[in-house]
Amino acid sequence: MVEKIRQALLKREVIIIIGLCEVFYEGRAASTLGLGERILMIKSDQSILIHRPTGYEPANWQPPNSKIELRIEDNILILEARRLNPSEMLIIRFHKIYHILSWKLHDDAIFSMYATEEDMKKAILAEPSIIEEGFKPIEEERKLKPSGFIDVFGVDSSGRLTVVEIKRRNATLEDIQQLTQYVESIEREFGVRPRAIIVAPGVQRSASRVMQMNKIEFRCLTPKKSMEILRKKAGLDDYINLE
Amino acid sequence: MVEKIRQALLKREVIIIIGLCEVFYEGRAASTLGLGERILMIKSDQSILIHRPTGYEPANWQPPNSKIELRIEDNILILEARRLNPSEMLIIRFHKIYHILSWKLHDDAIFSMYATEEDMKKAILAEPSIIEEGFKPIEEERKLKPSGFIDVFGVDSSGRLTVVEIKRRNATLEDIQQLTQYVESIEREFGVRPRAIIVAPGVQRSASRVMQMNKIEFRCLTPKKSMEILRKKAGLDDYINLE
DNA sequence: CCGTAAATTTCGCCA
DNA sequence: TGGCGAAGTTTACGG
Repeated sequence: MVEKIRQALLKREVIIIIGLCEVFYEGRAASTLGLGERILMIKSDQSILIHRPTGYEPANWQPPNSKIELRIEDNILILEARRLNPSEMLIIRFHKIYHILSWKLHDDAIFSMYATEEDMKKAILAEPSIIEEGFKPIEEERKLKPSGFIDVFGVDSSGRLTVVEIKRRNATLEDIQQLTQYVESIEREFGVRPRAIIVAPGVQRSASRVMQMNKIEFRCLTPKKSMEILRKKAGLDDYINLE
Repeated sequence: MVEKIRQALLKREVIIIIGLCEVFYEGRAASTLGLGERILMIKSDQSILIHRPTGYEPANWQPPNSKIELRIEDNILILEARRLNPSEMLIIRFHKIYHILSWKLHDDAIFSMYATEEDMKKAILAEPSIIEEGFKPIEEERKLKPSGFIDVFGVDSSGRLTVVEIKRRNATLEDIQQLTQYVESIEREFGVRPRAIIVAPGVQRSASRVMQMNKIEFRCLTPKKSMEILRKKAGLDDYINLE
């Protein structure tokens, strides 16, 4: 059995073992997991996942490129996976094995993600009136002095500098404090205090108080709405191209 | 085949399907993933993971308690998983299936994690001289006015208030700015500026500059070292108990 | 390789 | 249920 698993590892097959095991980890942190029935997955890049019967996250894991050793002691299959930088070790001890299977998998498909924060920014650049009538974007990803980036930097209809921060989820107090830092950085650089606008689906209560204090404005925009705007724009562009 | 999977779902078995599939997701975001060979895992809580042959993270997933529907169309096994709050839909289309297996898994074991930030705090409370000779902790998890918690709040040997912030990884600029907020909150509350100490394995370069400006001090402590301190203390307690 | 910020972050705690 | 913060976060993208 051990030899069969070693062969599968060499062939870079994905290996799945279902059985009764205990798990020990030591590295960035340390953990123990007593005996229980779980699924072990070893992927072609030697990353390892141990999944319990419920939940999104693996109970334990090892990132890609771990060095895997196998042996049997007292009828227990022991798998040790080590890696460096940081130094980490994962030990799995299978007391019972119900299933083992391995398969060479090919997957070169493209994964495309939409409705990200990046898409929200594209929507604002394509349709700046989302922010405000007369808003003109000047720059995106503007680098700031001590640290950080402004998502969209522009001017409003009266020519006043405007800092726009985008979040795909409700804005938190931390987000507002970050935006406030950006405002101060721009004030240091230009000598005038810019307007600050947070664009997000909503604002958390604690954040909303500090927003009023710091005169930070809010524009509601969801990832989904952003996609609709981009789709409309693309459709329009198609129409224009056909003319 | 569909009926067999449905039975496994009803019995709350963990189901694994290996095959050639394409994946569509729409909900908080949206994504598409073209045809490729992957592993589908359906857990007993109806959470779903689609793993590509490499990498720690699943390409797509659905959290626990999704509603799963199965059907076959044109020789393609279609799995649709929906959930509400937030509304999300995952569609997986298997064009080829290489393996299906399901198993009822039992796992009530206790998972114990060590060398967390919490353990670092315990080490400081058990051995306050880590911070400084004469340091006395007064309070842990002290709630602050606008928002936030002080990890450890205490006084130094000269009776000066001291704010301690703990990080299990190198302290970032953001961590320092957070700690600065805490200092200002305490200054507002007590009328005196407290000392501020960041306890972490190290400090990032950008953070170190701002630390000097804001007179924030640094004490080196790693998660591992914290565990040694706790173990030594526990050992000592055992010894004392035996006396 | 470090630093920065996003993520369908997830997860746990607590009001 | 929502806010808040840690996480062995991971991942992608810079310099």
